[in-house]
Amino acid sequence: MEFERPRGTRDFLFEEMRQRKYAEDILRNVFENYGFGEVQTPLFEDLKLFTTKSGEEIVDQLYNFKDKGDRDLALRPEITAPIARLYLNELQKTSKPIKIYYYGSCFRYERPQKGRFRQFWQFGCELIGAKTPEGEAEIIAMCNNAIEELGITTAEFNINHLGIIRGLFAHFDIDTATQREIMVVIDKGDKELLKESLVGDNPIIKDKPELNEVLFKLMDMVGDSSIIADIRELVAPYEETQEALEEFEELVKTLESFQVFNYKLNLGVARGLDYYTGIVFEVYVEGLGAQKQVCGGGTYSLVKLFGGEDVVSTGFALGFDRLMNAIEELNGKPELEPIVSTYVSAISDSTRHEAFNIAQTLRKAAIPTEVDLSRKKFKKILAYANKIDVKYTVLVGERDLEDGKVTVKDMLSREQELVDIDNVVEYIKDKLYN
RNA sequence: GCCGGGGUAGGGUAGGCGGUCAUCCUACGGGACUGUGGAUCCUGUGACUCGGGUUCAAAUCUCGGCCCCGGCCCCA
Repeated sequence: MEFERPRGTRDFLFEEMRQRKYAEDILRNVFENYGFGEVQTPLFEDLKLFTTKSGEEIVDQLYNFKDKGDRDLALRPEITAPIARLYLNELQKTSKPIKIYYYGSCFRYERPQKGRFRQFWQFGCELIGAKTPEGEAEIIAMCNNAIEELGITTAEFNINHLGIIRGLFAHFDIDTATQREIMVVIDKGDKELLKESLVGDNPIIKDKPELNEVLFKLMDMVGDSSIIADIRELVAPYEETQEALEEFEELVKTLESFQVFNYKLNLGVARGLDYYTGIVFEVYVEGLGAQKQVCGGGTYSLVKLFGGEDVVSTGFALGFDRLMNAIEELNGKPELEPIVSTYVSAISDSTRHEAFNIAQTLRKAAIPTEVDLSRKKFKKILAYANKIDVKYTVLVGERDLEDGKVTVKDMLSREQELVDIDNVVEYIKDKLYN
């Protein structure tokens, strides 16, 4: 074999493509059901768009290149930044809130493993200009709804409000570098490491044992809405946390009104980056190996970061490939009905053109039809029809044609009938739909 | 970037202490077979991931690359 696929990429064949398309349709329906409209942005953007959002370090994790005009470009590693750019370019004066969704592939230069590829697909949305708990609740509700519709029953929603921890940092006057360092540790979700970093022998923050103590207790808070009371008790002395806490509580209340019950509050969800301002959430599905996170989202001020006015948006991105993994893991590969139901073939050379005619007539009547294109000998016709799993085979032969008839064979019952050539469509339609 | 396991016809595989024409299934082509054997039988095409090394001799041992699978790191 001369050429191989580039590393970390995949070819999707007929069956898999149909399954992906099926899932894609479900997601589109859900998103549109909530009033979101689809947009599409370019596969590549200015490199700067992504480095501004995520820092210079990401350059070695993405596909970037110079074009012939010496522009620094990059294949998009995610679609949130392009959406913010699109908003700035086209939608600033549109009435809020704006509801956008997208589906497309992204590219990252990373080591492939289960659920991680160099070209992968994201399905996501942005709700721009509705910074209310109900905006956030609707986003989470839609996400939950979408995952349910796909038949994934084991998804686990983890929600946090970063305002609480940010409030603590503000109260204790912690600089951004240190904040970031702490957030990274929290994000890892490693209890031992966290303990070591906060209350161990050599903590990241040295002179604030009170803060360390509070942080450590806070990170342990995972559970249903009842933990709000515990959080309140813990952070009551720190005024800077109160507004966020109220928002968080309001979100929880609103979630229930949006009929979402399937979630955990988890103060350990960090999603490191600075531009997240409010709630953040992640969705996990166990059994997907190391890459079990199928969705990440939150509320952020990305537009401001790109130089626009401060418009808050809430959004999430579903890892489409991981969702497909989850579906297969849970339900196996779904059996898909063959699309083509009818096979038309001439038995003799002289009737070939009549066979084409019949095939076209069937197709125009919306009966998916295949017609013999390889001049198969008779004995191969039925073998082929059987293999492509059609329900009916129309045999066009000289003898029958003399009486204006063709033979229609029911492949399942193996019975066959002579049918007037003008009645073939009706005959098959009748059998297919009745 | 790091660690482990892999790579044999289109797909799935056997062989693996070096040594006959590299096994079997399936798929594909042809035939037995001119309108009813969707079967069966016969037959054909088709592969040792690439490169170096050891050796009289390498699919087999060895080193390196590439790719796949899983994990670490990272995860916007």
